[in-house]
Amino acid sequence: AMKNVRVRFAPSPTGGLHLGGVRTVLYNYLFARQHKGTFVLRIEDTDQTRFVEGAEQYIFDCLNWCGLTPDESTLQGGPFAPYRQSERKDIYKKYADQLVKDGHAYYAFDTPEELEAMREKLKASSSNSLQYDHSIRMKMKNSLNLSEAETTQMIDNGVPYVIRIKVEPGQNISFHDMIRGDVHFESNTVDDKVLMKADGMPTYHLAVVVDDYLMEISHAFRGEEWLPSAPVHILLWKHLFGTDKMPQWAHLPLILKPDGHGKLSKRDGDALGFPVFAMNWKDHKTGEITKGFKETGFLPEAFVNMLAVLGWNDGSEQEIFSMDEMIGKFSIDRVHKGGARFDFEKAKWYNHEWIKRSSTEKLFPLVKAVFTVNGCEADDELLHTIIPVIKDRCTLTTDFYQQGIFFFQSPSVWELSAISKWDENKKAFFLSFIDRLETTDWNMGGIENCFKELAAEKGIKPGELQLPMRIMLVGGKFGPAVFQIAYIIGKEETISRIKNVLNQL
RNA sequence: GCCGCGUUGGUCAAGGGGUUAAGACGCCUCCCUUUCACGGAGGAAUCACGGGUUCGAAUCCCGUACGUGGUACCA
Repeated sequence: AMKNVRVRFAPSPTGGLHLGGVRTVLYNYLFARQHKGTFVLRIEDTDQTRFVEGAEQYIFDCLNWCGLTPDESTLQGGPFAPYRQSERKDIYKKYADQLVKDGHAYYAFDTPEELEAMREKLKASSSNSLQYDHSIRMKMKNSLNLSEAETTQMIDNGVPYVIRIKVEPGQNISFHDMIRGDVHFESNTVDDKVLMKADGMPTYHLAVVVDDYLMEISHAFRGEEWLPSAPVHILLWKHLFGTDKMPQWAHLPLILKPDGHGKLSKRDGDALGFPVFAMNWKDHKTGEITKGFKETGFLPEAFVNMLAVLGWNDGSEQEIFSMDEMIGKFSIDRVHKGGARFDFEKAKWYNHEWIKRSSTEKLFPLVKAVFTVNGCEADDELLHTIIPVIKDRCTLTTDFYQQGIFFFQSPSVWELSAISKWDENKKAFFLSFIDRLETTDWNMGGIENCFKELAAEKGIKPGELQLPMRIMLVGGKFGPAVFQIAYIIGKEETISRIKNVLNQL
């Protein structure tokens, strides 16, 4: 039954790829990989008014970064090309005409103004429904009311028209959802959705059904916001291809804003203080850049892990999953029904965990880039040395700079206020310490012994001297063990930094 | 308004008739470390409400409330 699994993600190139979108791709991808199936990426660019230049490439870039590279798409092609809906216009028209011919759809000539007037009228009559449906369609300007001659004449005269599905009232439309079980709708409450727009482009409803059929999609996972229009899709399947060929549906729960009010949307970007896009998104119209998880300092493994677990778990206590583990353990029926609020703190925790688990080799290029962005051309060898030393205290890859910059250059500001109870005695200690350091073997144990022996001689507790030394070397109250820092930056640099601060105290 | 979907600590969640109702994030305390982390040990905090069914309900049923999605020639 699970043979020839084909799943698809069909984004609209209208803006950045947000959390919900990536999670939908992820679940599709995991399912496809698990069943040795195919992951198809199709582009929904039928809305000319909202189409954004560059958005398609951006989607590919995001998916590649996440490790969710599709098997078939506009980029690498595939047996069912084209994968861009704007290039499939003629195909949709054919099926729309078929539906009209079979009496399942009709031409409608109502202008936007007339539609608006209809809704106003319905509102005024305190009707329960404001929809273009069975109860109202015989009062509108469409091929159901007009004679055949009138209809053809209007079309021939170039009067703009749309094709709408004709939903017969009084039926029960139901289907099985892999997450929710059986879902039922009354056809009376389903409206006559537009299938073909006046500009000759299909709407999502027609396109998704036709493409899923033609591309032999076996499982369709999409966001919960599509649930209300599912009956239209079921009807189209019934009329066009028969429901036995219909994909199995799964409507994924929404990702909600942290306060729980509303689904997380693209607009929420910077307003909420955390990214909602996978990668930086530059709005070509306004030039505005919305920050992405990648640029914020997230590892793709952590990003994808965090997303997978927002609405799914394998029933065990495991929280950290590699892509391979997720492929092995994912199951669509363990996906939650309810929406989940996004928690940035938890997202950062995942990233921290992944940084701790990542090898120096893996981290190296990312950390190198962070230093470069901050204007520091870090020495490769030294960078290799310090990554394992500081990675436990980095939550984001961008933290490596602050946590590691002092290895490459002397601090320029010192948190001198942190040095309390400074006196001549302590100053004398450091003066002799730098003298003694000159002849000390340069290893961690040696430096520490020298420090502690001298402290004992001067009668000062070593603990009281460690913080001042840290401030001298690092500039603030952070970083790894002081003696380790001293060892790494070297004898000369250590002495120079101590001298420098001594002069300021 | 109408239709759909949902509801276990602040958040993510396990549990699907009998449990001291797991675990994680966050928060708090302590230990380690005289830095910040990491690590370790503890703590506070939960089954939306009301009715049923049952010996027994977080779990099954019905209502209500609340939330959320849809109600476009957007996807």
